[in-house]
Amino acid sequence: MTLSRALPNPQSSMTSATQTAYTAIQRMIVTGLFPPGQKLKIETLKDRLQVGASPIREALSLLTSDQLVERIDQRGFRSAPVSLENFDEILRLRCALEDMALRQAIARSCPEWEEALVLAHHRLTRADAADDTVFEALHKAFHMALLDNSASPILLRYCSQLYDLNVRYRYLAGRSLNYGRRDVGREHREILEAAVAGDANAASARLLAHYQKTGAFLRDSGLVPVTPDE
Amino acid sequence: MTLSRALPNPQSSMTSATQTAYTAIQRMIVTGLFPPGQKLKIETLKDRLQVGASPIREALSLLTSDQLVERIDQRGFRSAPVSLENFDEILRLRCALEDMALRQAIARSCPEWEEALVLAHHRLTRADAADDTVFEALHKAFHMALLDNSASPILLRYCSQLYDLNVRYRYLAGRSLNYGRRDVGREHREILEAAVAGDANAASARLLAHYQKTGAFLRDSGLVPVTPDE
DNA sequence: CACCTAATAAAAAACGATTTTATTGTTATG
DNA sequence: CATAACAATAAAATCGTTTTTTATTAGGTG
Repeated sequence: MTLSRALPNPQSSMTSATQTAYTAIQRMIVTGLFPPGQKLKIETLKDRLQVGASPIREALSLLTSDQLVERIDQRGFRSAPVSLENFDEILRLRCALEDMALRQAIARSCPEWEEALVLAHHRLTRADAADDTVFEALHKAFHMALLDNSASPILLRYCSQLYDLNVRYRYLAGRSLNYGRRDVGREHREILEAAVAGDANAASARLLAHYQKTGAFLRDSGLVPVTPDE
Repeated sequence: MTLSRALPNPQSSMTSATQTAYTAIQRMIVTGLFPPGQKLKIETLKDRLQVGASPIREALSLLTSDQLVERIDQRGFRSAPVSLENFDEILRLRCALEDMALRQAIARSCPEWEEALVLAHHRLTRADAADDTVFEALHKAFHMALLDNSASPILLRYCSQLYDLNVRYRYLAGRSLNYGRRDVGREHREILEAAVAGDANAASARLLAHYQKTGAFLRDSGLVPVTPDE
């Protein structure tokens, strides 16, 4: 047990500064703390996150690939713009790709996967809806668990990216409307049941309906509000 | 006309070092110069490409998102591994996504697109098959032109990524077999004709057959040969 | 003789400083 | 008075160096 260095870096052990920056900035953009089009100055982020310029830059590069950040030639980075077209494309792609992944997952169904699925769903139902951060994490965990068995890493990566892009629109539309009239819990349960039962058509239909319902919700209630330049 | 600075940096004006590094490394991996699993040392690349460590690092981060580079925790970067499963997934996804994009493109068909398509095809037929670099560029240009009209930037990005991943396997299998028995030129022409005619079913069927034929070719002739550790 | 441990070497990651590029505000000029 | 050139400022991009981590090798011990 080496007892060298007392407390050199702020972020806990075994986490790179790049990882820290990536996670932090990703969250700030997804949750709308950095609104669309917002200039992301290196120095500001540097001070805010207490890391050097290199990790910030690297994190921003990665987020560019995730479509959450836009890089402009020699003019730095900014939070990616939003638009109705973009929202629609994300919804369309998500439906197509998750349909694919879910069917593959069900086709390869096995006890381990079913158990993981049930577990993820249980945790979601137990989640405290008030605690935003953990609820969102568990919600994503459940949806990704549905697809995990597809054995298609690239496809899963795309689904994960699109999921996050969609969550961003949810935040932009305001946190309120999600927990309104709809019985989202029931929708999740019915998707789970179809998936575990091995009924690919039903599971896929329910999943897509789930997404499209949310999509319609967002479209109605003032999407793409203010788009400040700075 | 400012006549300050004689010749400070190697890369021509108006091109960032990051861009230079990204393009160079991407080519080296796709063409197989860096075999799968190859360690990509920052310092080596730094010396080779004549740029600092930061741009290299940034380029490698971007290539990680493109699935061409693998980042290992605190152990640096390496050229992404290859496998039969990976190859099959790329082929499957490519077929699904390009089918989608092509149908969208044809549904939105317009004279400008048709003209751009004919042009891209013409250039491909005129290309010197001996000059690898330009031929590959024109080949990709034609295939992307087919999809360009889909008005789905995210989908196009995915298709472009998957295209490059597939080209990598072509190079790994050896440049020889591509120009063997098959009449690839005819296949391209027939895809073009169906697309311009607005026949989505025929165009898609021909495009997918084109890809699957290439896929079978590669699968047969010794895919995934040596995978050196360094 | 094999295995564990400590010292050394190598590489990755991060930082701070420097250079280059864009932007803004000001002044001169048509 | 408007426009264009210039200067000053701010930020991005890049570089060289330092720090931290991992890999390697030599030495000691059961």
